[in-house]
Amino acid sequence: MKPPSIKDIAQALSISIGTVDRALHGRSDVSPSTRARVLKKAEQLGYRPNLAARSLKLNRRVRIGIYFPRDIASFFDPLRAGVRAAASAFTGVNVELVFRTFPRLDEGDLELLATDAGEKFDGILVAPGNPDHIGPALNQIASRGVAVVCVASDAPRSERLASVAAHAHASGAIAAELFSRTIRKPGYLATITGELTTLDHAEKLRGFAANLAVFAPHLSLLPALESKEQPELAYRQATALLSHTPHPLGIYVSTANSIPVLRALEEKNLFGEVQVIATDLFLELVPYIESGKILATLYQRPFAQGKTALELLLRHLLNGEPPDTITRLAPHIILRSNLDLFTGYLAEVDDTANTGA
Amino acid sequence: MKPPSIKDIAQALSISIGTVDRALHGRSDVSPSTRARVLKKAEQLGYRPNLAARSLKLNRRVRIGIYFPRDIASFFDPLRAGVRAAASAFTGVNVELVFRTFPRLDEGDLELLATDAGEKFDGILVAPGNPDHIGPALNQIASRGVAVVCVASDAPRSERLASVAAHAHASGAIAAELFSRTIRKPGYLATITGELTTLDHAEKLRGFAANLAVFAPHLSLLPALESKEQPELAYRQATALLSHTPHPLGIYVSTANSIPVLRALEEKNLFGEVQVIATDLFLELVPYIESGKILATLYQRPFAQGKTALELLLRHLLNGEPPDTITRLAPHIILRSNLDLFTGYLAEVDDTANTGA
DNA sequence: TTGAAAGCGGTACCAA
DNA sequence: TTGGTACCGCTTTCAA
Repeated sequence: MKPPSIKDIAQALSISIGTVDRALHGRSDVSPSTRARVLKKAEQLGYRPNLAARSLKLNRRVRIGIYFPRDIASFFDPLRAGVRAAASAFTGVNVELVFRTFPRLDEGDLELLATDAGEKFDGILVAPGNPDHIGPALNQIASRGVAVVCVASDAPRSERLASVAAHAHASGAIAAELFSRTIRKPGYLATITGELTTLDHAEKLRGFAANLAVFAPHLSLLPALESKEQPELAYRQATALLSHTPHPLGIYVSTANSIPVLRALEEKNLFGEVQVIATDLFLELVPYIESGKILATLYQRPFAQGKTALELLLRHLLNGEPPDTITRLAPHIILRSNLDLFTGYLAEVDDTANTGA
Repeated sequence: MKPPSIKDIAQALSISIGTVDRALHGRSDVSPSTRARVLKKAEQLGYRPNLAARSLKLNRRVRIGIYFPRDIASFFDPLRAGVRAAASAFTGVNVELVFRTFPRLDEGDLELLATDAGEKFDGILVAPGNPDHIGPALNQIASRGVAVVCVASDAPRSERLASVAAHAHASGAIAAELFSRTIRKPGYLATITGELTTLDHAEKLRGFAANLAVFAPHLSLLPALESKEQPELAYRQATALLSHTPHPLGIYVSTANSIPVLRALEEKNLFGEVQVIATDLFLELVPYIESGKILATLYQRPFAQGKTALELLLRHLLNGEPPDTITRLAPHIILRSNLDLFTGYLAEVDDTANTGA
């Protein structure tokens, strides 16, 4: 049967559809009695508003600014693709996406945000580096009435509306558990991260250290190396690290910057001797997983992050839904045996269905 | 700016919107020349049809029958929830869901489908057991013009439009890889499944055996035990299995029917001696993972399966999009360290954002 | 406080 | 082959 419309309600009560609309939305200037009658009848008929009609009439348009870094394109490109996918899935809404790019996390971001102060965005997505640096800027933007959503990492004490990221603590914990089950002899492990001022990076390390202490007391942990996402620096650090005797039994690379580390291992001929857990997935990493040279990579599902973040922002902006403040996606553990399920999407875009939801 | 509408195209060419509509849709009775002019102008203006207006006008309604078993509710209930979620996300479409329940996989399904032969569904979702049994029934339904989508398992040589399931072969392969990295001493492994006539179950076993042979030549494999999803049978089989000396070094339970097996292990006091990999996640399983008594469970993401399946079916029915014939979701590997990310959803519903997409 | 009516963009029907 | 127009359900403005 045809679902009931406001017309049906109006007819049943012999009033006009205008009055029904006002009553349903609790607008001013409706007598309490008719209001009650309308609400009751709507309930009784099982009235559900027709969203197509509503959005056709309202014809909302929304402008969103997206601030992501250029570096680590293997992560941020699929993140952008996820944002686009979410935008096009929103039927009946005119979503304008303005992509802005700064050089790298915690570098050039403030300047770019300042440049764009004149833009009138309804909301922005931003990948924050150091929360202490970017927090005040986000607060200022938020105070202008712009909805701010953090993606990929977080700036917890800022006025951001919400944040979407992979569960960093769990990523670290998983790495620790995998090492603890794989490495039997006593020794030490190393970690290479981006910058510990980035919340996501610090959180991974905390998860790693905490779980290592509990599950693998035979493995000790070196202080984390900060590669600042720079390949050359990571390479030098890894080379220095591997020159020690005895060498570490495992290395956890907690950002996508793993290739230089693997190159260092190759040169020192230490594959097999040193277990590696990497982060994220991109073409150059595939052969290392296929050949068993690395134990696993922890996939942060950038596409899903971008899609989730924009969906949440649009639902807030358009429907007034209060968003979950903190959304943390479960990272996928990619091993040799399930690698194939994820490689198809390196060229493509959508990990929501086939690898994700 | 306001996006261009058919009116803008009509105005620019000094023709009527009716003609524009016909030209855009390649309907009959439009002169090739005007057709070309319209298409060119649409392209030039960047015309995108307003979906809200379209669905308001068309006001489509769609009836979907959903045939799932009652047994293994921990799996099929979230599957149903995912279906409902997908339905309510489709704005501007009146989707009627008719849930039908048969006793268990490959039991009572044919009778139920026959009973419903009079129902006029636009499409159905069905969890197939034995493809040889259900295939002809699905073919018959499909021949009546009903779109048939298989969920959770598949009936590959039937006339189903598409199939959505967890990647069974990868599940088995992952289990094999985890065992191969965890169990060092030589011995044998056992597997308990539902029925090998169910494609999903057989496929898991194939993935398991194939990868075990390659990565763990020190581990041999017993013939699979078929518990037919019956707890008592699984318990008896596990008890018998564990009475042998030497006992198996690991057991892969490839369906949700793992609790009886764990009970048998408990009684034989073999936790720690025998590694276990389970399938799916439900409340009773949580303490076993928390305490480290089982190595991992392979989560088939039922919610995401249901959501994906209905989305795909509706897109086909409403937009005529040719669906991916085969969709295989990547199973989540749940360990002690990432268990928390999934338990929140045992009570709730949506694993798309926080655990999935 | 309420009623009446215009109009959002697209589709489909009838008339020309 | 084309033009003109009613209508889908809702929101909003203007009048009463």
